[in-house]
Formats: sequence, structure tokens, C-alpha cells
Amino acid sequence: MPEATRGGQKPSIYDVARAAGVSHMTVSRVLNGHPNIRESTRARVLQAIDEMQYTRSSIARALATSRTMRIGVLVDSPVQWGPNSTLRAIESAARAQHYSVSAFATSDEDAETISAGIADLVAQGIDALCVIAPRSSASELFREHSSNMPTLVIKSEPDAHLHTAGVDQYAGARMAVAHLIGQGHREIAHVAGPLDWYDARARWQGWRDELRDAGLPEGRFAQGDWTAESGYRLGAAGDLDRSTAVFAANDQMALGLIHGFVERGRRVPADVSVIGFDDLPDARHFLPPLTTVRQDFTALGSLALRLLLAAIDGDDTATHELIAPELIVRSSTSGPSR
Amino acid sequence: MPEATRGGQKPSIYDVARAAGVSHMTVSRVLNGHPNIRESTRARVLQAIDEMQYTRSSIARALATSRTMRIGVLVDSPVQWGPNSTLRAIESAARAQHYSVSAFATSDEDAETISAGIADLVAQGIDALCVIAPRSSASELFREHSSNMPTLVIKSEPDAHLHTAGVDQYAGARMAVAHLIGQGHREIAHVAGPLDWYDARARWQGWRDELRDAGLPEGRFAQGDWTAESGYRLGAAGDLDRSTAVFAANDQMALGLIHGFVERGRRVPADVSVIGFDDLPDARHFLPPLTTVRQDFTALGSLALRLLLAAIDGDDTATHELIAPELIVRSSTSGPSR
DNA sequence: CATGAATCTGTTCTCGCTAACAGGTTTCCG
DNA sequence: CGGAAACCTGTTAGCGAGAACAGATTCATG
Repeated sequence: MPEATRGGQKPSIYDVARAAGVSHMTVSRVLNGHPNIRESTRARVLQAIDEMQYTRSSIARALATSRTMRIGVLVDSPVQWGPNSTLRAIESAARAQHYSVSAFATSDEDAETISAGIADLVAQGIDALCVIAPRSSASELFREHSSNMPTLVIKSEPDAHLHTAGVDQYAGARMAVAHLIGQGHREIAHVAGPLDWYDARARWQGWRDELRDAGLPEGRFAQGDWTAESGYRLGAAGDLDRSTAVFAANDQMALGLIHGFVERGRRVPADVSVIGFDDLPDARHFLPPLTTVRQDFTALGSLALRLLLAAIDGDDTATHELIAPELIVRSSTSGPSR
Repeated sequence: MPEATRGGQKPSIYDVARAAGVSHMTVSRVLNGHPNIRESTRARVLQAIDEMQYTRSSIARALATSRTMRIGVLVDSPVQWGPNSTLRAIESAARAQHYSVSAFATSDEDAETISAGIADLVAQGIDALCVIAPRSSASELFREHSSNMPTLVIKSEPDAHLHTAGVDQYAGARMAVAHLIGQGHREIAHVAGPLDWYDARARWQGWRDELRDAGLPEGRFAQGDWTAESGYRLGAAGDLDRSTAVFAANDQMALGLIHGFVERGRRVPADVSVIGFDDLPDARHFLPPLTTVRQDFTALGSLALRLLLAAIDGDDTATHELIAPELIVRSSTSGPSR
């Protein structure tokens, strides 16, 4: 049973101070690990803290220090694997540094929703802002806010005015396409995500550049919207039938694509190889198990937090750091039959 | 460009008050919509607020009112569709009521992690606590904390001492099994989730009771761990081959199950019907498109928030409210061939 | 044993806001 | 036109911490 000194209320440092026979500042110093405290005094204070189950008020602390120890995260489409995993990773990295996280989810990402989200987070009181997976159309907004608030954008392209971090989408895309080329494919199509997304654009460019550098002809290009539904429509439409392999910009579109192909009698990978991007937990149970590119979100979370803390501490040089992705080979890719 | 009155700092109500030629309390009253303010004064204050881009400090407000306008959510396994969707729905419902949300994710749910999570959330300063999808082993902990903090547990079983809300898992399970019975199946197996989860247990019981009430023999029972992997292993093992239909406790296990069946030459739905639970966004693109039970998380979020606000306002009667699920029929189920 | 330096500890003020009370205006009505 | 009841506004005192300064110990050293 927690023991409060005044009727029923949670104890404050003043209550602890009275119980330990010291001033409230001594309690504060003990709490903050100040060096110049006599060992016996510290022990007495700690005992009082323990006895009355004191916990410090992060609210009062925030008011006094003007540091909330909270990071705001604006996350677009958190139902999707990538953004959600990134958010979880940031949360867990933040917790390890005694920071907490407030997330604001947007799905319909118009400028108004974004600035409302930023305003909401700022109003809550945050020390830094992290924006996950934005579309390029929104860059302006972040710039405007970054002057007041340390901001990190999770994307794989550098930006002169912003701190950025991400998984190297471009490299991952080249790895995927290189894998297909290595298996002997020469007609390699791409199903891209919406090209106003940084990630979609980087994966598209990686596909294009890897083909070009291998001396292969331009492949067929189609655009989806990240959903399995859009992949399905493209697969069912038949526009990609000339290609022997397809690099889909994410696993969900790859899933839909395979669905569409199979429905029209094209076998995967016998007639057409499909490679995805993300390595969803279920990707190994797709039919056939999906070859894909894995992103290390845990590493990304730690990286993001390191950069955010540096930004909070006033490091103003715009950084840009990348995590290397990893190719996961399963059964949805093989050599071409013709 | 935001206009601060003192050097570079964010303006406070005192700055606004000076600009408007009133006392800081008048500003506070305008901000809080206090009725007895002369219209001309209110206008002057609002104009000053607008001009200097004042925003109130939620920190100071929280300290003065001892209300943080923040709800803590302890969410288990947020990588999974259900818990994640529930969390998003609560966030969005909370925002609509001017509350913000702090989430604490647990995956390895031992007692220690849970109480650490609760302690973390409480330390952040929250007005109420919401626990999503717990396992029954953890009930004790919530009871202990509910005395100090208004608490709502998201689960479908009532509890004498706690506020609870959820989607009616039991009813959903009976709907799923009734659908299979309606198609003529008599040997209906169940792949359950871990039975220390409330939802897994309710779905299991719904399956059992529906069979019994239809006068059918007991079906085969197998236990998975929510993952597609576990479903795959059960499908590939062959233990369920005597059954003509399987009710899987979630879509992911259904996916793995189908994978396992197909690998051993059993066709779905020709040889065996499979029905899932959740209606993942991609479930309609599984091969074959999955028949399943949909949960309305948006409604659940609104419900949860309504109950939480009631609890904050001191409503102490333990409530228990349920949302009705919905059957989604696709192509993974059909009548038995034999 | 004096005396300055190094350690420890306490007082007061501040962070930005609301609660509670008090004082000053109107307004209304006899 | 006087007085009470509305209405509007201001003053002061917290909320629970930390910052800054100042004072009180201890300690070492000549």
C-alpha cells in the first residue's frame, strides 16, 4: 500500500524531504545523481523515497527544465509493415534512452493533415520530431518546422537542410534486380509504389540503374499503390506478360501480382519470377515462398534515436546515414524457362 | 515568423496578457471558454493570441490541473493486425476527444515486463490506462493497479472488478462455424491460438459450443501460436486430414494452414474448407481468397474511449460492452466433396 | 590554530498555468 | 436614485520540480 504523507495524494519531493529531514533540493540532487552529496544523507533520502513509494513527476520536471523527454513521431500509413516496424523500433530505442514517444498516424496525407499532426505533437510538448516515410510533396512543411524543432526524416535520400536516416532502398533494389539478372533474366519488369514516396522512387531508380549498368534493355514499368489489390490488378491485366521476372516494390504488391498471374495461368516461378521488398513475417508462407529484401528496422530505430539525441543536443550539421538491406532468397525466383 | 515578446522564447499567457492589456487570468479564461468575459475583451485577447502565435503549454496546464489529457495504452504484440488496429482506433478516437495516447508495446509478456510497462506509462503521467489483448495470466496485475488508475481492458470476457470492452469473439467464432455447418460440413476442426489469450479461448469455446448445439461430433483440435508458421506446421503434419473444414483462430494461421495443405496435395476448398478470423487487408488476395470474420476496430476504439472517459469521471461500476463481428464469405470455403 | 579551499546543504525564485478569492463594474428594480 | 444582484476582471497562491546563489561544514595546510 503506497504511503502518502498528505491525505491520499502522491508524495512530492517536499514530503520526502520532510521524512528524511533535509531540504527538497537535497532530494532533487539525490534523484539527479548530483556528485556532492554525503553518502549518509543520500542513503537517508533513498530510504525515505523507498518507504513512501515516491516517483518523480515528469510533468513538473518538464516544466522546470523545459525538456519533456518525449519524441514525437509522425507516421504515415502505420497499418503497413515498414512504417509500423520503424515506429516500434524507434519506441523501443527511445525507451532505452529514457525517452517516451508520442505517435501521430496519418493515412490521408495531404498537407493539412500533416501540419495538423505536427501541431498536435508540438502542442503535446516534444523535444524532437521524427517523420516516418513521407511523400516528397510534403518536404516543404518539415523544413518550415525544423527551424524551431530538431527534426529527423526517415527516408533514404539525403537532404541539404534536414537530418535524414533510412534503410538504403536504392541499394536494396539493385540487389534484388542483380539477383534476377544473376539467374539469367533479361526482361525484368518493375511494379513501383506511388512515385511521390521517397522509397518508391529509390527502388524504381535502383531497378532502372541496375538494368542499365548490366547492359540490359529497359524493362516494363507499372505503378501500384503499395496494396496487394493494385498488384493483383496489374498481374491480372497481362501488361507484364512479356517479362520473365518482376521486381515488386513491396511484398504486398508481389502477393497480389502472383495472385493475378496464377489466375491467368502463369506459374511462379516456372513462367515468371517475382521478387518483393520488406520481408513481411508471412512472406515465407506465400505460395510460393517469396524471395525479397529485408530491412533491419531495429538498427534503423537505434540510428534514428542516436541522430535525434544529437540534434536535441544542438548538433546542427545535416546528417544522412543509411542501413544496408539484406537479400532473402526463397522460391518465387528461378532461372527463366525460355 | 512567430512573434515572441521576450527574446526568442515561446510566449506565455503573461505575454499575451500584456499585449492585450489585461491580466493573465483573463487570457486563461478566454482560453478555457469561461462564460463571463465581455465580448470586446475576448476579441482583444484572441487577436493578441493570434498575432503572437501563442499556443498553450500542455505541460503547465497538466501541472496546475493534475490532468494530463493523456491515455496510456499497454499493447501486446503490436506487430499483429488485431492489436495494432485496436491501438490505431483508440488513438484516433482519443484525438477526437482532445486526448493524446502513449503506447507501451510488449511482446514477451511476462509479469515483469507488464508491470514495467504500466510503471513506465504511469510515470509519464496518464489519466487512464487501457490494456489491449492480454493473456489471462496477467489479470492479477491489472486489478492491483486499477485501484489507483481508471483502467479498461480490451477483451471479450467480462470481469467483475474491471471495465472491459471488446469484439464479441465467441459470437464471431460461432458465426464462422455455423457458416461451415451450413455448407454441409460435419467434421470441423479448429486451430486455436495460445489458450492463455482471452481471444483464443473465446474462439475455441465458440467453435466447441456451435458444434455441440448443432448435434455434431467433437471436431479435431490443434493449437498454434497465431503465426503463419505454426499453421503451416499443423497443415503439413496431416493430423487434420480427417476433417473437411477447419476454423483457424486467425487469418495468419489460416494462411499457413493452406500452405501446408497445398504442399501435401490437399486442395482448398475442393478437399478442405478453411475459414479464418480478423479479415486482414490482404486476406482477399490469399490463394484462394479467404473466408473470414471481420472485427470493427473503429467502433471498438470509440467504445473504449467512451468507457475510459466515463472511468476518468469517476464512474466506478464495472462495465462490459461488446461489438458484433461480421462474416465475410470468399472462396476458401465450399461444400464438402465427399 | 588560523585560513582558505573544497564539499555539502539550504533559500529563494522561476517554469506556465489554474483555483480561489476578492474587488470593481454594470444592470436591474423598487 | 439607492442598493442588491448580476457580471466582469484582477491578485495571490499554489502545482512539483530545477537553477542559481549563498551559507554552512569539513578538510588540508602552513
